[in-house]
Amino acid sequence: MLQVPYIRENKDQIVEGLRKRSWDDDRLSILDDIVKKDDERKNIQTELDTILSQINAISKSIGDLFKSGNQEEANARKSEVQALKQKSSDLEDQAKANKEALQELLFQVPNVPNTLVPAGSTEDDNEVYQDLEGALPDLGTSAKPHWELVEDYKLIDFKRGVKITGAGFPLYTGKGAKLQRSLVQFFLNEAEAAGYNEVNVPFLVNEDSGRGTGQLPDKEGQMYAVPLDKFYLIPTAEVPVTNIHRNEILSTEDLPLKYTAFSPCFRREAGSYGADVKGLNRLHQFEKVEIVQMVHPSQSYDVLMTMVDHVEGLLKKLELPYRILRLCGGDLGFTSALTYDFEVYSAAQKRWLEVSSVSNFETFQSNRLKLRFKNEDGKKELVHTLNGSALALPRIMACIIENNQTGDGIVIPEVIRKYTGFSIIN
RNA sequence: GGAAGAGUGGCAGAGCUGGUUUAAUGCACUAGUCUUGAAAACUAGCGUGCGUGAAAGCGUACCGGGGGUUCGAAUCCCUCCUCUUCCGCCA
Repeated sequence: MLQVPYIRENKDQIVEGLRKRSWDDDRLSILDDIVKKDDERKNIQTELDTILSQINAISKSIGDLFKSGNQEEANARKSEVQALKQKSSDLEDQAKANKEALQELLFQVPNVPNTLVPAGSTEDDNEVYQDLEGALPDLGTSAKPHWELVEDYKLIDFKRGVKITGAGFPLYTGKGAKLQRSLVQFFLNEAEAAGYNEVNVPFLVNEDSGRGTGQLPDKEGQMYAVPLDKFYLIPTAEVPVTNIHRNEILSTEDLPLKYTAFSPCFRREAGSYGADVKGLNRLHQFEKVEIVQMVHPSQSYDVLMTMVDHVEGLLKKLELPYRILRLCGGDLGFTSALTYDFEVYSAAQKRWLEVSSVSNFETFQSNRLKLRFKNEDGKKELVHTLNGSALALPRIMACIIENNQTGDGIVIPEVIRKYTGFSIIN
């Protein structure tokens, strides 16, 4: 959520940024509506405060009058207050309505894309920030997609997953389960080595947390809900982790805060269909190791690149063919100012699969979270939040299984053999 | 799930028979005085949001969250949340 003073002072810059998200003049007019609503809010506030001040003063004098035994005068003033009371409660109603209206407007405005974000409306307009080194791997015509391989080697039992829950809830078995757990272990250890503090978070969150990171109020349809208790199943560990310090004021020495968390992720994925959802490509439940940072605003873009480097290091160690994209305005998430996506090439499916998304949210989340720090001048300032997948498991699993298939079986990447205890699946 | 008790500023802790509370006091913290330096002592400062103002400041709201009673609520009432103790159930 953008801050209103920021909108007032940087309108041109915001307009320029939102145009990259294909906002036309009509939509952009919401910025003026916001300023107008905020002016209204200020006026109401001033008026209300004045009346409350009068009520307070008179009420106090009534107390004094009662003490000195001047009942008549006291009662006269009571009716005086009652009149003011009517006014103040009207104003309070107005203030409430105004606040809700303003909030609703603000919830509609996405983050302002960074200057580096290319204009564009679809994923085809994303910029290849760093292309694959070398040629695309070619496995020849006998290569099988992972959904066949996992069946051949009994790594995943999709059918029984369907029986237990439904489509998109795979049952990992045997070496499939172990390979996934090994990758998780590897990712967590790598994150720890990079200075991230491991946390183990609740997998259900309340509404306040959902709002804090921007899933609510608009995207409740993408989350599984537990209405009886008003909880949501997390779509990513980003939600609980970024909410750790909600409503807190940190000191400069606390920054940067670096967290890593493993969690299952639950997504309804309403509206998905086709080849996208085959096998492990798109699931309702999957596992992921997430990295999150809360940093001084002056550092956030440097930090973003260190996070990109970290993810890149993981893919290199796993020896997977990858490329890095810089998302265009149209593909950029609602809350992000700049996002780098990592894609791994599936040689059997002959397509790129997104395995990580690393983003800087600047103050967009921290403003909702009320996550601030006291800066060098002792003033309170919003921190910048960033996060990235490091990494999401299913597509990594899919690529390892597909790209490493040989006549003898599936070869386990060197770096995770110490976790799996086996070097080939056959 | 049942019963009882409790939630006050960074911490501790008063106030809780409604009206000098503008939330006492102590500790911690910050600055200053003193000191070669430190400690001690003394002095001052020390929450958050919003409005207003160039600023100092002034106003307003906040004593777990929300709502209510009243001229006036930390204080009374309702409701939700959390914690503690006991009972029940349970990995």
